Parts: sequence; structure tokens; C-alpha cells
Amino acid sequence: MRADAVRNREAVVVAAASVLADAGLNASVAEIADRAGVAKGTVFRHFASKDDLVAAVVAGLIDDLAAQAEGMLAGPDPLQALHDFLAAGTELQARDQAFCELASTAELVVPGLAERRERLEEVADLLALRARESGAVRAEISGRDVIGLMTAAYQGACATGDPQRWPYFLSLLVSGLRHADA
Amino acid sequence: MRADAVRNREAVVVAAASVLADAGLNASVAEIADRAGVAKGTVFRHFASKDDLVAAVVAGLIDDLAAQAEGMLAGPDPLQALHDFLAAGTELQARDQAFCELASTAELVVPGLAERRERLEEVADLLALRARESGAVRAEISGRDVIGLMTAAYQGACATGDPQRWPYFLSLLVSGLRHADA
DNA sequence: ACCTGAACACCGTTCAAGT
DNA sequence: ACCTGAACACCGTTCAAGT
Repeated sequence: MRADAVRNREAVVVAAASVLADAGLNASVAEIADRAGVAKGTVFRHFASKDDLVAAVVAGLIDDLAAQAEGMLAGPDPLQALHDFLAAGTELQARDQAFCELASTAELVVPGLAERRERLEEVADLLALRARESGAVRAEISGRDVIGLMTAAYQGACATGDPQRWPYFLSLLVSGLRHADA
Repeated sequence: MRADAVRNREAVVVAAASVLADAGLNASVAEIADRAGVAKGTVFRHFASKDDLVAAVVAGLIDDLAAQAEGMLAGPDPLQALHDFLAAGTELQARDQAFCELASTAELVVPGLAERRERLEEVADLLALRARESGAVRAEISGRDVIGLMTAAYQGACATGDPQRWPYFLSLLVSGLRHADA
């Protein structure tokens, strides 16, 4: 790969990460190209579609979150670890609009993100299992459900008009996990 | 207003209600016009913008929900009434894609929906107050928060890939309301 | 090889021409 | 008055022409 191509590809990814975080999934390719200092066509030379570019950016975010989660598995307090993971995932939604929009979509509009999500679900599964075995959580809950809880907390807060209040919704959900009857 | 105009306007609203429920907010005006049997231009003769048409359709949905909620205020069990209202709102999201998308947006993209939402919040406020006064709910919760809970339940279920599981997320949230520590 | 910008299809919106 | 469809601006995507 030619040196300018490497540079351009990287510039596109960096620009896309920033623009997508701010403006979400319908940020225009034109704006990303502008910010990267390349022509629109160059974006499509490196990524087959806008969705592919989005996938490349968001895959990095999911991987970071999964890595964080693996670190939490070693913590002494299983309930705290689960709570920390939920908080990290919810806060990521608050920080990144594109991730936020993807997190609340059932079908992954964006291909190539499915495996990343599976890895995340597996770690979440372990966190949930430990919390249940410790007795702190009574509700039956899968790793997939844990991901759902992150989205629930953030979207709930958004719907009140004050996204910053997500910790309140998260604490409600965690109370629910602890005391759920059945 | 001429007779054909009345007929066309109604046809547009009916078509829009159906198309928006199925395809959500980015259903095209062309498809709505087709289904209504009119030209695209006719849609814009009756509604200044696509957003205005969306508002007209969704306002009806919100009003229906608010009316249901007012009926529930008279019920004997305050916790049950709150739960029923939450279930009705969540189920509406499951049934109507456009309502669902609007419910998880902080800023009402669509103008003219703010007052409708306020009326809904007021009824929700009363339902929340009664549930708290009855002692069944410990968490402090406003009418606005109640709306947020509907969105939280449905979006959480969506994020697991199985929207039909919203009752599980709703029951977690209601458990949280009952037992929240603080 | 890779980059560029003109070109195309799609969609919301406008408006001149019809009835 | 109201309806229609051609026209415009915007955006994702393609590709012929340049280096």
C-alpha cells in the first residue's frame, strides 16, 4: 500500500470517529471526507460503503469496552463489577452518538459488527453469572440481557430530555436485578 | 374546503399512519402518497412538511394513550394502574415504529408534539404520585420519568434482539421502583 | 496504485401549469 | 381551490480521467 494511501485511510478513520461520535449515523460522508482532507471518492476506495466505515470505527469502541469488562472480572465484588460494566457501557452511549444509535437497534444494520458484539456478550455473561452466584442478583439474566440493560438505562434517560440522568435509570434497573421476584 | 381535498387529506393521514407504523420515520413521502393514491405534491399541500404529517399522526397516538391513562387513574390498585400504563405505552412502541423512534428522542424532532407530551406527563405524574402514596413504590419518580421507563423497557428489549421480551425489562424496572434504596 | 470530481439514483420540497 | 408532475438541492455511491 502506498504511503499516501495509508495516511489517507487513517485520516478518514480518525475523522469518521470524531464526526460519527458527534453527529451520529447520518453524518454525511461529505463531512467526513472534508474533515479528513480527501475527496468523497477516496472514502469509498478504502471502505466499500458508509456502513463499512461505521463498522470499522464502532468495532474499536466495542473492543475497548470488552477489554474493560475483562478487567472487571477480576474484581472482588461481583455486584460492583456488574454495575461498573453497565456504567461503562451506558457512559459510552452518552459519549458517542453513533454507538448509542447502534446500541438500540436490534438488527445490526451494520454488518461485521456481529462477532464483536458476541465477544462483548460473552464477557457480560460471566459478569452476570458471578453476580448471580454471589447471591447479590436474584433475577435470571444473560449476557445479552446485560447489554440490553445498558441501552435501557441510557434511552430511558434520553426520553426524559436529560441524558445525563442515566445513572438514576441504571440504579433503578440494578435494584430490579437484586430484588426481582422470580 | 372542497370535497376532494377533504377526501385526499384523510387518505394521506390514513396512509401515513399505516406506513409510518410499519417503516418508521424514514418511510418516504413518495410511498405515503402512492398508498394514498395522490401525487407527492398533494401531501405537501395539506402538510407543510413531512414532520408536520408525522406530528399529526403521532399526536393521535399520544392522545389515545393519555385517554387510556386517565381511565386508569380510577382503578383500585395504584401500583397496578402504574404498571398498566407503562405496559400500554411500551406496547404502543412495539406496535408503531414511528412512535417508538420518537419516544427515544430527547428533543422532539417533530414540532407541535410538545404539548401532547406534556398532557401525557401530567397524567403520568398523577399515576406515579398515587403509587408512591400507597407505599408500593419507594423510588422518587416524576411523570417525565414514567415516560422514560416506557422507553427504557422497550429499547432494552430491542437491544437484546427480541423486542417481544419487553415485559421482562418492564418488570425489572417496576421491581426497581418498588425497592430502590433512596 | 491511488486520488479526484463529475455523474447517477434517491428523497424532501417547491412551483408552474393544468383542471 | 386544488391537483399534478417536472425541477431542485442533498446525499450515498460509481467511475472515467488524471497523476
